[in-house]
Amino acid sequence: MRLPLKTEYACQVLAQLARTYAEDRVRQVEELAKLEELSPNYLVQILTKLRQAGLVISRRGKNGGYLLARHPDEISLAEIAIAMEGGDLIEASPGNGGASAKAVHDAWVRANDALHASCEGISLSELIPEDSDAGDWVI
Amino acid sequence: MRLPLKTEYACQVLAQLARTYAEDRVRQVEELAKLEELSPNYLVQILTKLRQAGLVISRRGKNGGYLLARHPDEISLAEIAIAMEGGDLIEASPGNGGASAKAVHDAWVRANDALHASCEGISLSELIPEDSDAGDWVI
DNA sequence: TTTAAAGTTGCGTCGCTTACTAAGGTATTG
DNA sequence: CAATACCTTAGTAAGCGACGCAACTTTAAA
Repeated sequence: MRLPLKTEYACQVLAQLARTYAEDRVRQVEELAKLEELSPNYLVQILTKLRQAGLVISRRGKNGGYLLARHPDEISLAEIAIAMEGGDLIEASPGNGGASAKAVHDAWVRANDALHASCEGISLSELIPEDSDAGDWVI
Repeated sequence: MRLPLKTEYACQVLAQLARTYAEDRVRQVEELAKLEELSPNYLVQILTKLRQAGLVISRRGKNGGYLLARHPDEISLAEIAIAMEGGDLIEASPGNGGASAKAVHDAWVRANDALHASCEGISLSELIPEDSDAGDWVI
């Protein structure tokens, strides 16, 4: 199964916002789109969903923009994916009435639960690069 | 993300074959399709993939049909899904070149690995109902 | 108070994938 | 050789994903 691009994009833009979480300033769509190489028009729709889910805060009007709603440690991959896609991480069909349909569905629900637990353990702060001053250099 | 129907169907038909694994007989597409309420023509394509992946064995010609290639304990959800979809369970895009693209990709690869481990722990034998003689009945 | 910068919303749409149908080919058995 | 059942491939209709666009609203600054 393929991970939707919009979910990946959401992770990218949130990771970008996480980089400046310490400084308390808003970032504009144009800047975010350029840094993450995304279409600004599409990014707007993604940010809207993230706002509705309470993951980012927006300020309108001149000098407006977006900022993270919580500390990056408190935002997980699971939460991001569910914010973008709704429902479950792995969405299996209700079942078609076949003899083994229910058992199969139950099995995938278990798989979903396991994935959910794992994704709750991966936070946004793991997606931001090391402090750039401590960059890698060899003598 | 949605689990493809063909993967669910594959699980169903394999579960059906698992029920008669002890007896050493082939099952025909028509019968399997009826029991699992699937389109016979579509089921054929699914069974072909499962055969190419080495999960089932087919016998052609008159009195032909399908049977499981291995013991149900030895076939996992992970193997089934990969047989049907190829590659990984969670397929994330290579990355678009954005500043956080690589970090995001790596995170989802970790999620995929975790899911893979979980799905290897769910075997076909867990999808077949209890022996029908020991059915649930109350006095 | 005016103006322009920025987010908000909804519609449109192009292209690809999925789920499925159909038809002709091939192997096996009696 | 004829009947049966699997094998293969081509085709298709509907749905969805990934955008683009345009009109509207809000707000800071001049």
